[in-house]
Amino acid sequence: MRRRTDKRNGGLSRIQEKNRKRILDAALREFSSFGYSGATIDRISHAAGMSKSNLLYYFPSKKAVYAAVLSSILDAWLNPFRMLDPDGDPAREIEAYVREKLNLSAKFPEASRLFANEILQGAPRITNVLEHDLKDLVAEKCAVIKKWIDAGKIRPIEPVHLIFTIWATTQHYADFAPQIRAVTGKDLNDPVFFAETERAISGLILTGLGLTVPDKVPA
Amino acid sequence: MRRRTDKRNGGLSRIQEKNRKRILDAALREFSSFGYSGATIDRISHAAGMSKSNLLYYFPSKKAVYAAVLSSILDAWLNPFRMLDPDGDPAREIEAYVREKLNLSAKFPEASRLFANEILQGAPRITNVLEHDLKDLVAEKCAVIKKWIDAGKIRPIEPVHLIFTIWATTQHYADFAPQIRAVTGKDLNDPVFFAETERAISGLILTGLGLTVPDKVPA
DNA sequence: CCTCAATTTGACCGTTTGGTCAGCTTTTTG
DNA sequence: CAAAAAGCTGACCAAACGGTCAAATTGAGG
Repeated sequence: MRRRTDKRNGGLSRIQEKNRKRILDAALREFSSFGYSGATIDRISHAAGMSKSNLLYYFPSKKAVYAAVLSSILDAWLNPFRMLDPDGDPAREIEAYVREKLNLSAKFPEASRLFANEILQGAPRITNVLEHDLKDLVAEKCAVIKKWIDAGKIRPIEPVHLIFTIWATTQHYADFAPQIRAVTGKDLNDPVFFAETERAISGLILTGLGLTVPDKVPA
Repeated sequence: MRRRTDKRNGGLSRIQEKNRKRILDAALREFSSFGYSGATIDRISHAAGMSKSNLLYYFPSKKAVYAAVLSSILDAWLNPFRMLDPDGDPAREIEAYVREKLNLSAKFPEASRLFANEILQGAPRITNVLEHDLKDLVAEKCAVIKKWIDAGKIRPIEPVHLIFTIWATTQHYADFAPQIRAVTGKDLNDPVFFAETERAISGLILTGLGLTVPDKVPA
């Protein structure tokens, strides 16, 4: 027989695993909609289909729930950036990165908004991550971009600003979706609008770097 | 003698004028730091140098304070966009707009964060403004950009995405300042970093539009 | 100085919210 | 099946917060 606290599954029983996941799902929606202060563990618990007391059986406090949600999305958020390949073709690499980042904005807008909210409030809970993991990662990728510049493959630009520009533009379509909807009547869920957006951003950035947009399917 | 409630000054006495301003200043800092839900009228009143009761003598509710702050910054926020001149040189117009927008991010980051916060929460209080005033304004400026494209002055791009890109990149440096500080150790208050940022963004966008960066002082 | 309106405050109230606890129910296990 | 552990809940508590009110203080005009 499998024990409840079997070390497989990270020491969690099936019930624990299921309920923690439901809580984190509901908490992500709640925190991203109302911010940390505006969110209530009562609403989160009911959205997760349980009582407030039961939620506090799984997490010791509201802060703990928030921290768990935040850390659960941080990795996914940075992963596509890690995949930027130094040996790849700059145009293809950057285009792929923009598309992947825009894809995240379309599919996980709540995560994007939660992240934005955290930074807007001064990023009190993830300063360590930003100042170490992220800083190192950015430094590494800046070196890649600098290599491309030195090799004459792209126009000169301060690499860190290129990175910020890609982050800013792609995340903007998730974080400012209400404004974009008010102005255009559309959002990234619309496939046509998504394609149009991706073309515009990639086109502007690639052209701005002196590159041409690569064909979809290389010969 | 001047009456206290003289119609000059918008029907406000000197004391009222002074205190309302102090409240709005404090409220902007508070709301931009903690969001609407996280802010407390008690902290706002003390930051403004008065009791909570007295703040509520000037504004009937927390909502009213927030609405007043929001409307006080909306105009200033959109003004530089209005100044985009259809008859000007595209390169100069766009460069000037980017610089002005970046300037706002540097000088009034709290306003930028408050605005971002409002939209993140779904923009419940300014949907009307966005769907009418902003939408019309964007449509007007899109026409300008389209004219430039049709005249062959800039490369083709869906105008609305060019606008979004400029907003996203410039506001990013205010809204995500903690992240940028964590990675670079600098922010827009540093004149060197400001100039570097402006050069990078303008350069990327102008080049992306097939333009060259204009000289500072035209002959 | 006196009067009256404007201004200011501390005490107070009802609600919301994060969190605790004793005990009930379900599941696991010997 | 029986006992123990895990899972779950409603009742409850204390703190924080938005807002009210009566009373005190201040300032302007005669």
